[in-house]
Amino acid sequence: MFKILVVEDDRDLNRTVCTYLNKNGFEAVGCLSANEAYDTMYGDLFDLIISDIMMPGIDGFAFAETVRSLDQEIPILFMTAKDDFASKQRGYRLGIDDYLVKPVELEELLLKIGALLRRARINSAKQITVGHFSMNADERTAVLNGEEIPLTVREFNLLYKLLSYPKKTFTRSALMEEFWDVDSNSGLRTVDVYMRKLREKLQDCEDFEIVTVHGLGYKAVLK
Amino acid sequence: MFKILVVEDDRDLNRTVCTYLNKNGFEAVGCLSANEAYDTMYGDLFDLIISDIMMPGIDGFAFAETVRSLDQEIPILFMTAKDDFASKQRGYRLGIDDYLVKPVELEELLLKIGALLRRARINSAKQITVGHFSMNADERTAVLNGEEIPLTVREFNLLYKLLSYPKKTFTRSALMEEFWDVDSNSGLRTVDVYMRKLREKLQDCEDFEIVTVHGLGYKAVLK
DNA sequence: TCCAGGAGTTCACAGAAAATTTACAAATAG
DNA sequence: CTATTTGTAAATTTTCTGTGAACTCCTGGA
Repeated sequence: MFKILVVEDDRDLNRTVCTYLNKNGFEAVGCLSANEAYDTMYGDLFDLIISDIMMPGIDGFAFAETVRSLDQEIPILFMTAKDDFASKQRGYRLGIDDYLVKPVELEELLLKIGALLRRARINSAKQITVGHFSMNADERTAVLNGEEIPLTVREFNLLYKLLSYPKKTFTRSALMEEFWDVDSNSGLRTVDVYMRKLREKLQDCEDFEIVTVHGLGYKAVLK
Repeated sequence: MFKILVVEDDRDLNRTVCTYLNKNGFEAVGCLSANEAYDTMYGDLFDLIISDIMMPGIDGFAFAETVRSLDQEIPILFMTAKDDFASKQRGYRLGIDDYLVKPVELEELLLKIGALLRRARINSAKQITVGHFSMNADERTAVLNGEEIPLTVREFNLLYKLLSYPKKTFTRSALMEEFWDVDSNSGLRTVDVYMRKLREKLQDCEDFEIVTVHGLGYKAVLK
């Protein structure tokens, strides 16, 4: 489920957009100001940001600039009444991804969100299939040669991540950061132990393997 | 220099767009039909595609679908007179990235191109290719003539650095500073040993070589 | 509440891989 | 020709990984 942050000081519009997005399979959170958005983002990770420009306090430009400086990747979409070229140019220069002029057609907003999420390469696939092996993120199941392989939560997360980006090398610390609590000071050996468990459970899999990248970490390689 | 393919059957508009893009730092190539575009793409690599929808012969939808099936990454931008929601939806479903309704403001087109190229570049694998040799920083792999060459972390880092700035000479101390711990008191011979190892592993490479700059250091030189 | 069992983590150490040093030969500049 | 720099193989040291086992933590059921 993708999380979308909606920053818009007009309460009605904010609610309208959020409701519409929620009805269409997203998890939308509304904020009425940039400051509120900062707080919200602090406690939660979002996949996309929709922001107004003209808002009391910090405006959309400053907000986008700050967000971009912290995160190069997250798609930012301006939704504003300002239809002048200078504003558009300023927005795009700050690194926004799209610019919608109010009144916004919600259906079109949905299309643009879809395109941006796809382009941002956020993994939307709930199902990963590699030869005779497949994983389903909703059901949290892994099936090899028609037989289900029981995986614990951590095992599932790790394998799912590796297979989402086959060939890409992940460092231990990157994996730890993603799947372990920040303050959990688990030793770096922990990841190794999980890789070992996965390899053991996947020893009959002939479609891919978990490869050690000496000095760095691990990657999944399709055979 | 980014290459942009413009597929538009209206000769005047095609020329206008291409000329404008060329004036603004791009290398634009115009095609009057999808078939012509296929031929053009066959012989050249493009960074972005701008396409009309209504064209004689193969239309923009079919064209986009074919392109997407061959290349998941290249940004595709529709530039069309069709302003109905169904067409937009169909386009986005095929995997296009943006949809501009004619008449198109060229300045705005430029902004959108910039945003799409930036986004595509963020996601593009950090890859270096020199003739029949290539390195991929995400995968940490080096491939020569279709065969993977195993490189250790240090070897990879050094070679990647040299090839990132071909012809530029790197002193031993500069390389040491970048890839070794500050407090690592490795002898100066160390770099030499790595260069030798790289040369050995790359002895079949006919596209570049590691050259000693006597009294200074090393550099990669394309043949 | 206590217990059982699974999940998660830590640890130690052998074996593997990589990094570094060393010593000397070869090449180069002046 | 000499002083300096570089190439190279081999020896040595360091670091990293695989692995089994022990330990801790959590959760659900009796």
